[in-house]
Amino acid sequence: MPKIVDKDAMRERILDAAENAFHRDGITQVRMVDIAAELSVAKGTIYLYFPSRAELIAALVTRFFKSAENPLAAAPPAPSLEAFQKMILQMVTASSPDESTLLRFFSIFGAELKNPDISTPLAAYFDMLAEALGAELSRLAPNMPDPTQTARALVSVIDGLMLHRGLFGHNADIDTTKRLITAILSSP
Amino acid sequence: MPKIVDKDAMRERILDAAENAFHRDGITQVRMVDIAAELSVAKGTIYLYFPSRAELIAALVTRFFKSAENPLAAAPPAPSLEAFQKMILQMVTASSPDESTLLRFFSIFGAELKNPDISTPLAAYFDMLAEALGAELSRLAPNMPDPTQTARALVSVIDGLMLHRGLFGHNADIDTTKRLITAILSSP
DNA sequence: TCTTTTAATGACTTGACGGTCAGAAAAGCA
DNA sequence: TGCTTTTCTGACCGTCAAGTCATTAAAAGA
Repeated sequence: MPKIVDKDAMRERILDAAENAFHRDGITQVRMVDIAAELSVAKGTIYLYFPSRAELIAALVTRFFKSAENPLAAAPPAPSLEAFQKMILQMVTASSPDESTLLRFFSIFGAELKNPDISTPLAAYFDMLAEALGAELSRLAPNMPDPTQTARALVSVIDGLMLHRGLFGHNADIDTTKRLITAILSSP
Repeated sequence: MPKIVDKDAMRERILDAAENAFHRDGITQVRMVDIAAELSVAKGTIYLYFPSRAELIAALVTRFFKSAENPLAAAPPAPSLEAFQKMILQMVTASSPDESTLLRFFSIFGAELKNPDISTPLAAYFDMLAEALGAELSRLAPNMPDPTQTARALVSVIDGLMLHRGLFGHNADIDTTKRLITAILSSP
């Protein structure tokens, strides 16, 4: 007899709305009413699903890193160093800045980077990426001096390229980026 | 006969206090009273020097980029590509994370990256850096395919390395970083 | 259709913070 | 020491957004 809604789905919809609004207008500019409006519901509804703004934001952080699984795992292992280079290049240039999870994350949580709740999972995410890259590197370029270190540095480099691409709309043309990545990934 | 204070010096002291507080506690956490307390003055005093919180922040942004002049201009022009590589390496690894102007900037204004008041001068700063790097590159490595593009990409790369170094205390060891930079800066 | 239970609403409350300003204090000259 | 001008102070005000809750709406079985 009662009205029933899918609570989990509604939570997700609220998180989606919040994420969009934060990304579009900046986390400090977005009020609870704005998130509600984004969903065409009343403010009170938000509070049926999240006890406070802070907890909503915490849930958003959690979700970010749950979804941010290893993008390398999805793709089939690269058959050669050349193919691997190409894949990295894709990673940097393929996604339009607005789709970039990382940029989205920065634009929302940039100011909270000193907050361990934010920086710890972020650091873990980059380490995970580096580990996966390092394993591929060892396999594909056995002569590479220090694959673990190289992979971690490569992650920093990729992040820098993506960030600038996203933030400043700067598109180092594909050729240049390719040349850079090739240079880095070629055994000395 | 009147009490006289150095207005400009006081403005600087207020900006210093604000910058420290923002850096330490996060810009959203810091209230006007907190900035005043940092200086052991009353809140009203701040308003004798800045008409509003927004203008204080704007002044801080301006100051950031006034002080962040071209770090390349300071150093004498590199006599060789090798020397240039060494200088870039210094740039990435020398300053301790906490002294890094750029990291300080990010930790304060990270969330405001979508705000043109913030992103415009930041983009201009990176472009200025890229231009300077590009000029040096053209001079030192005439064979380099597209020095302008390469320089801009190099700036992204350097920023990525510095950011990760600062944010995650990750120190790609000097050798690895050196190898990366050498690889990028060697004509193909 | 009526009834019951859950879900949604939005006017209202509360507290916090930016900004003001009348009065107090400080400085320095006569 | 008094006098004048500048500077500082902090209680107060207004606004605005988070969070509450009495009331209304929606769903669906009897």
